[in-house]
Amino acid sequence: MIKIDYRDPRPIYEQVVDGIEELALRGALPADTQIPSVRQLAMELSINPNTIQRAYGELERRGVIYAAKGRGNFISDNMTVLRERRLEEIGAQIGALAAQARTLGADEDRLRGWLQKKGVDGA
Amino acid sequence: MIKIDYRDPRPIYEQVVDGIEELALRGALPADTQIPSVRQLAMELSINPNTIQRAYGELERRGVIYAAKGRGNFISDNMTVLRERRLEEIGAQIGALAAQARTLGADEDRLRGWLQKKGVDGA
Amino acid sequence: MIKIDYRDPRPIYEQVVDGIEELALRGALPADTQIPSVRQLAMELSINPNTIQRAYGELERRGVIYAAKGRGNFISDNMTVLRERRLEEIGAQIGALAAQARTLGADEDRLRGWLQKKGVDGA
Amino acid sequence: MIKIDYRDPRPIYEQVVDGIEELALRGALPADTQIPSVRQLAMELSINPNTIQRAYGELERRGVIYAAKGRGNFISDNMTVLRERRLEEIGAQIGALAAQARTLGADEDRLRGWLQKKGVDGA
DNA sequence: GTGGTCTAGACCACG
DNA sequence: GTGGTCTAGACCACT
Repeated sequence: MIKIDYRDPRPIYEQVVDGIEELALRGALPADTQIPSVRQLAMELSINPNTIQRAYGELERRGVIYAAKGRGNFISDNMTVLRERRLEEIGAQIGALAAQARTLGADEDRLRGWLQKKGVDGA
Repeated sequence: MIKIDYRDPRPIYEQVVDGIEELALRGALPADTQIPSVRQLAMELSINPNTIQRAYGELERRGVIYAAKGRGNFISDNMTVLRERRLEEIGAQIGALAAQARTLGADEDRLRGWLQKKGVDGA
Repeated sequence: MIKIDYRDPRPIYEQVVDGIEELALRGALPADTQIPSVRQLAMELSINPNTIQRAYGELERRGVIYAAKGRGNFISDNMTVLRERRLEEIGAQIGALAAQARTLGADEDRLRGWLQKKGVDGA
Repeated sequence: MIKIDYRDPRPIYEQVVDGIEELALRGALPADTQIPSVRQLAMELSINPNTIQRAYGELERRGVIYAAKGRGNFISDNMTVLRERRLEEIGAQIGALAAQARTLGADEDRLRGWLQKKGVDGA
């Protein structure tokens, strides 16, 4: 389902959160899809169940998944809203970076060029 | 000189580093300008001198300033190189964010629009 | 694991950095090997944990180790690159010393002889 | 006579010591040559006289110069011995570096090649 | 338990 | 006065 990288400086629970959120945001996991149970995912990833528990808690808080007691965890059905929210967030970040670049002397052409550039890693 | 925001999740020493680096990168502090002494800046910001010391150490490692025992800390004269390096970095980040936005369905017009948007905070 | 020499003019944290870096460079500590925790090594060497923390921070910055909160510190897997970089550095130092020796009148035979000599301490 | 570089991490008095010692070692300043007075050199270099005083003290301790009270400071006449001592020192350093390089896998050819290489800075 | 940040206070070397 | 190192002890986040 997802991969965790122990060299990644991000805490493990955050890698889990980001991984599942991304799958949900880009539609790879449709609404009401059941995701692995805490124990099962913990086994798969060889991780402490507490860590998965924490990740699922955060995902629920964000509205990405919902928990049905005794039945499991499922992808939320309002991903469209969350996706739009995420896009706004990305937009704000790009805007801030662009402003900073201008301060350092980058011109508009260079900025536009970056939109096509494939970055090394995410921000 | 700079401000510390205690609600900012970044550690204090990092806020100091970023603050001074930005001033140097955009030329507000010319080469060989002396910056406040460790103790003085610690007083101004009501921060422990060790924290400032750590920030200055990091700035020296990055080549933003150079230190001379008994004399003080000064802005480096290779800010042009560092500025270009920073721009490359920003470019990569924008590229990554743009790619992610496309995955979520944003079209080119929207991406270009973000370049003008003023973001809430940096990334 | 390593030893501290209080008569060594180098600061303690630097001795720790050099000691561990050397072990990693010559392959005595393979990639992904876990190294002693900050507190544990501090106990072993009878040194303040903050000093070890600083050394580990420097090692991480150099790419010799990577740290994961709550799990520990581990040897990086790019030691091959770092080893080559270190060799280049040694080469430059030897070149500079050789040039200086020539200025003082040493001939080529003498220089070549030094390559076999076992020095008292490092440079 | 000599130059001091404020960006150099070495303390100023050490730059003065090294500078004069080098001139004496390679014969640029013959035996019994008078060197500038403390005050005069301090003026020339725009440096605190105390700093020059300290440098001269160190040079005298090393046997590079001798002070004649009321008459000034002069280059020692045993530079031949000091030069030989310095060469031994360089030899030991090269030997140590070579040994370290071998540990990291450098072969003899590479080591010999470094003797010709011009290093970026001194060691 | 782990690493990471911060404070407080001391001591040293340099100018 | 300056920067730099070290100790002691506290608190936080992560597993």
